[in-house]
Amino acid sequence: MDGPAPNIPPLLPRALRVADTLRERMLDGALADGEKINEARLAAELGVSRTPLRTALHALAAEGLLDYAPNRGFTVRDFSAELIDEAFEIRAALEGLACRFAARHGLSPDARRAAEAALAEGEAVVETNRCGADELQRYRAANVAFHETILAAAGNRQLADTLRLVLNRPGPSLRRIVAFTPIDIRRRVDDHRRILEAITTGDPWRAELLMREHVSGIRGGAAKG
Amino acid sequence: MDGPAPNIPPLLPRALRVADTLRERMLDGALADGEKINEARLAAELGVSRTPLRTALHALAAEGLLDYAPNRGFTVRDFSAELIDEAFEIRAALEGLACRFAARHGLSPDARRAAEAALAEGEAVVETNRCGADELQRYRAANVAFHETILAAAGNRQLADTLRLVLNRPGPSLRRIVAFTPIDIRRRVDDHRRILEAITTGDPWRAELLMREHVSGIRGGAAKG
DNA sequence: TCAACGCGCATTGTACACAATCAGGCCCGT
DNA sequence: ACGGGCCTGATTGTGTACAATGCGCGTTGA
Repeated sequence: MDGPAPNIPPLLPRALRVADTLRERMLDGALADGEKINEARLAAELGVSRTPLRTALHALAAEGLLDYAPNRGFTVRDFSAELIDEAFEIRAALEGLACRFAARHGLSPDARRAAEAALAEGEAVVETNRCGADELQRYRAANVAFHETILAAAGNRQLADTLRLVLNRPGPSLRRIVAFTPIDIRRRVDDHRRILEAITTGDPWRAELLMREHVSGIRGGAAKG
Repeated sequence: MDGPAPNIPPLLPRALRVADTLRERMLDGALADGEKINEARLAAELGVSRTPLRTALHALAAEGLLDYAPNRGFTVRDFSAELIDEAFEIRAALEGLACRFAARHGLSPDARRAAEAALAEGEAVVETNRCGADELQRYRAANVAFHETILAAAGNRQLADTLRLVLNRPGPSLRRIVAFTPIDIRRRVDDHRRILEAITTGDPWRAELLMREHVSGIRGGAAKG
């Protein structure tokens, strides 16, 4: 019953909502890797016709989340463990670049305030020396805020778009936290502080290097040598 | 079974052909920056209905070539000079990464042969010491072959996809040659040689660094003083 | 038995018609 | 005269019907 009584005036096109829904499902793993997509069935399940669904599917394929074979339909792309490692390296390279740009341009007062706030929140979590669901949730929010702030400060929309595509992949998604112990979180927050320092002191290459190490370390530190 | 029969027997879906056509037009500059797209008119011009056209448009928007505003249609994205510089830095970072992967995995015999062939062709062009349309054309082909070979050798489809998105942008497209003098070409080919050497000797980080410098130099060296 | 051909069903691709939404101009009230 | 609301033409979004393609299975002939 979403039609007759719309409480949201601008009512986004169905195609966009469908695309978001499908992205969610892929991140949650509700769509199995390699699964073939039946347009008619999925459309019925989502309560829309095939038209907006196909629009969303083609868009997701262009983003790299689905595989598309002409006249043969879409399949959910496979993101196995080693692919995820590689995705983290891509993310590391791009975020490092963003960091360098941010350091080059310098942070606006607002951006600086936002970054410091995110950092402070992270350090507050570290202070608790605990690592329950609540702390993870807080750290996650702070982490997202920190990275988003730097990305925005880079002032490069192409880079932002490219990075967002990578972040939307199941593997390196910001929503997944790989940290589990207080020590992990402490180290991450420490990284953040040094990164912010490199940016504010105007050291682009050091900022890039630190960010690359930071992101690589999220996944790669424990997994391989 | 049938001899040299093409492996593309049936007509590709119109949506794909339309997407390719539009990409071409954007690279050729036939679609002005910021131009608003009228679906009905463009569909008529291309001789297809609005359905496959819209599919293509949404895909291109997901690739970052078009801007899309809900209920307000598509506009050709603006790629001005400074944006192109930034795009080259993104390309440099990604190709550097590809180079590192290629060096880490090592080159297959086929890949190595392809890379050497591309390099030799480039050096042959340098030997002519001329820089006419014909030489540029040959160098361009060799350049594309070299970069594609390394990208393939990286063995990372996500990286390949991401990079291809960047390469499809008007600025850093491989089809544009920024080199104009024989000296430029000589230096580029020299870069290629050192890059290939770093890869074959298994020096991933040096390979990455060289490739980054190489790609950055393509734009930075010629355009700016 | 087995391979190749051909038919039929399931699924994808396209066109068109209609509903929803937006932009611009007109009218009206103040 | 000016600002705000409504109406209208134009454009975008969606549903549905139909055409085109691919896949699987049964048949047929050696």
